[in-house]
Amino acid sequence: MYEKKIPLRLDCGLHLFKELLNGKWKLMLIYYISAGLKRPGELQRKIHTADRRVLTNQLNELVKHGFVDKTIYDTKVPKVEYKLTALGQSLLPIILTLESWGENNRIVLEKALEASM
Amino acid sequence: MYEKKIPLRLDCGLHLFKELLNGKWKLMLIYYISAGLKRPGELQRKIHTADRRVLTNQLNELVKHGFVDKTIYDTKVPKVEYKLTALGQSLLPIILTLESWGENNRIVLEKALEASM
DNA sequence: TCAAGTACGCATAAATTAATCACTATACTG
DNA sequence: CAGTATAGTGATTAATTTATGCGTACTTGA
Repeated sequence: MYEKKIPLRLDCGLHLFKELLNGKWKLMLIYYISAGLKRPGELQRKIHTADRRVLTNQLNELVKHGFVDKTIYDTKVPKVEYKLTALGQSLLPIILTLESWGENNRIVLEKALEASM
Repeated sequence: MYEKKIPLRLDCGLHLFKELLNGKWKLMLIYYISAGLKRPGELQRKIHTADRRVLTNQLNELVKHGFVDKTIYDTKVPKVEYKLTALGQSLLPIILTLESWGENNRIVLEKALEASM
């Protein structure tokens, strides 16, 4: 990974969340894993706009940080499965809240984004 | 601002949220404005670890995107006040949820961050 | 009149995150 | 045996975000 040069701010919950879950696909990955997509290939096909390596990185970080468990099966054809830890599951209500906030305000939010370009 | 080269993903609420509110201080600014800190100087003194120009930028974006209203008073000594729009207020429950998630899991989250360095 | 306070902003550098290039390795399927 | 699928990695570049250098302009108070 990259070694941080600016000291982290850990003094408030908002920054803890941001520091750990800011990755472009992390929350989406957690959501899809909770929805039953366990294997890297499934997740990559689901999120096909993201490059495979990017997803791999994000998944690795989620594992490293304890949101997701990774099981590597020792089969002839490689097989890997992800599942959420308790910590990962604790994010589900947040994910649903953020998602529905975005959808409920989609029209005005899209307008805001347009305006800023 | 900076002109984006990679097309935005607007297809899910999570990305709408992220695209608009990912700034390092945005949620914190919204929170403090809701708590009664209206003026730039007050906010800057509260968040003294962030540079003035950075906060100004984040505030400008919050205004541009419709989360915050900015009133410029035409007094001899410059005076500016911010307040939340309805859209900005709709974020308060989310902010409180994120903050308390972070605080409730602080111990394990800090351990996760340590482990990753 | 000088210091300190109000507020803002462009241009650039630095830091961080995301995307891509170029690969390895094994095993089915037809 | 060629094609496709499984899963992955190290190195590099590009994109984006955050921080900083250097200014402006006005006012109040000592």
